[in-house]
Amino acid sequence: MLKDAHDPTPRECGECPIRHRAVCARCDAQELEQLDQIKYYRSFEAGRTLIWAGDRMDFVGSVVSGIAMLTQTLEDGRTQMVGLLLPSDFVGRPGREKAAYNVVAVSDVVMCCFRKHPFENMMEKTPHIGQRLLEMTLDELDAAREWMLLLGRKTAREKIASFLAILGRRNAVLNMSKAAGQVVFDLPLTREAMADYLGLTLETVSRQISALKRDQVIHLEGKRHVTVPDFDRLLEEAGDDSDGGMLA
Amino acid sequence: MLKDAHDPTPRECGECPIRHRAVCARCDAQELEQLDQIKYYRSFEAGRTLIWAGDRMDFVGSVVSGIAMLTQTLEDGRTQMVGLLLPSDFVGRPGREKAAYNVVAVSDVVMCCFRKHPFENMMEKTPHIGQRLLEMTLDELDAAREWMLLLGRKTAREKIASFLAILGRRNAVLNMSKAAGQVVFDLPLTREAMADYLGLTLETVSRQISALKRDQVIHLEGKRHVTVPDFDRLLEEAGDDSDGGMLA
DNA sequence: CGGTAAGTTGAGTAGAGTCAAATTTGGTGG
DNA sequence: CCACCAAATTTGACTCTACTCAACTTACCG
Repeated sequence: MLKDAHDPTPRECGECPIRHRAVCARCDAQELEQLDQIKYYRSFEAGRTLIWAGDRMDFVGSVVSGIAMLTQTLEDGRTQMVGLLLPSDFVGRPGREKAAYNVVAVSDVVMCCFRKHPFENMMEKTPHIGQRLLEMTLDELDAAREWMLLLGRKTAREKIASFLAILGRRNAVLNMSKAAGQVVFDLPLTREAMADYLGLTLETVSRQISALKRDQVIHLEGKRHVTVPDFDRLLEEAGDDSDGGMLA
Repeated sequence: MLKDAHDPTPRECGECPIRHRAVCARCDAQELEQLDQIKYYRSFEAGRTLIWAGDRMDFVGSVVSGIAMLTQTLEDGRTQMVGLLLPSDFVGRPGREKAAYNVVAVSDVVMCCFRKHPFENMMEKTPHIGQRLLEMTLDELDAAREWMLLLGRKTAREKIASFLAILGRRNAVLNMSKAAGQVVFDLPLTREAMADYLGLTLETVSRQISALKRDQVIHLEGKRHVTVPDFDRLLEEAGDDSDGGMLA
């Protein structure tokens, strides 16, 4: 089982798929060159824990490909996901010694890591990095607050519908289609991971997915492939306050 | 009822009580002078809504004194608090047109407001502001994630204990005593606001406070004044994973 | 001293959790 | 290609925590 994940695919920053969305997005050629000096790639296979809460962190970095989750755990094992990391998302906190959360690879993951101290030094001198990181952190904070509303006040059915709506909306953005009529995507998470995301048990997740299927809000092929025939219907089920997220 | 709250107490930045903790913390004398050009004070009385979600925002700012809360609401009125703003906390998001959350004064509040466009321009040229805002935003994100664990996975009793522990810890920091043996403080929120903070109903909040009182975990004088005879006992009740918050 | 808002307590209910069993699926080795 | 295994998922039966609705108490303000 310990076979190494392969193909770390070190690249030139210029060809990096997350070049324009990651923490380096605002950097100019010269700054990228500096980053290049302190960066290295690491790969992890699905299921592997990249970082344990409390571990010393000697790097920060960006997810280049794959999906990872941030989790927190109570003493008795109850687990709550507190972040879902997609390509270009940032991992770690400059200035912090020890990891605050577990980071677990959901799929195979490639990370672009920066040695922490050089990165911190560079942040001091290179406003572009801090500016972009601020932007990204504010976005994450907004996402976290939306998530808090879900965790604190939504029913199980609404939680599932909301999660599906998030995935559908993201997928629509990637396809540059607007999420309106039919939307199709794959669930990136197991039922258990969805439960940890939503603050439910995996049984409840399963039951509510079945209920949404029974009520024709979604169709399933296999366990993971979802078709939403009417996205507005799904949004109603999600219970959100109309609009669907203002960003401006 | 519409009497204006009084004493906006405009001040010199040099004498400002939040000078060293707010978004201006890293600014030098010359930068403070610039900020002074674009700032003004506003006061709000307890209970007043400072900002409605969706409103156009022409300012950002800092809480100078008092307490405010950020809330989100579902169509049917279910409300979740997503931020509790104490003196020095920042309100608003540079670059955003419309407010994303309701901001409600819990007590009488004084805010130091900066006109948005000049502030944004200044951020471009003055790294100190963005740097400090990044630090503060990362802190808020950590707090939000702790909060997500509470909302998603803790029992009602644990939620109450956790909230009391947060208040007790903050109080200990202010008194520069370490939160260990006996801790005393006042609840800043009504039962209803606590419920919105914790994702509970106000009846459940009341019942669980009564239960903690019955079990001698806390003592109450009046409805608001709390004595925690044994802080470690309270932390056990909060169910947290030992330590109690690493920052480094 | 009354009136109102805040808080407490009680009784009954419902939604999500727990424990357990059945089913499906994807991968493996023959 | 097929049988088999382990993991993921679904479903059922039952329980229990927190919610709802309602009555009552307390504290505060004019």
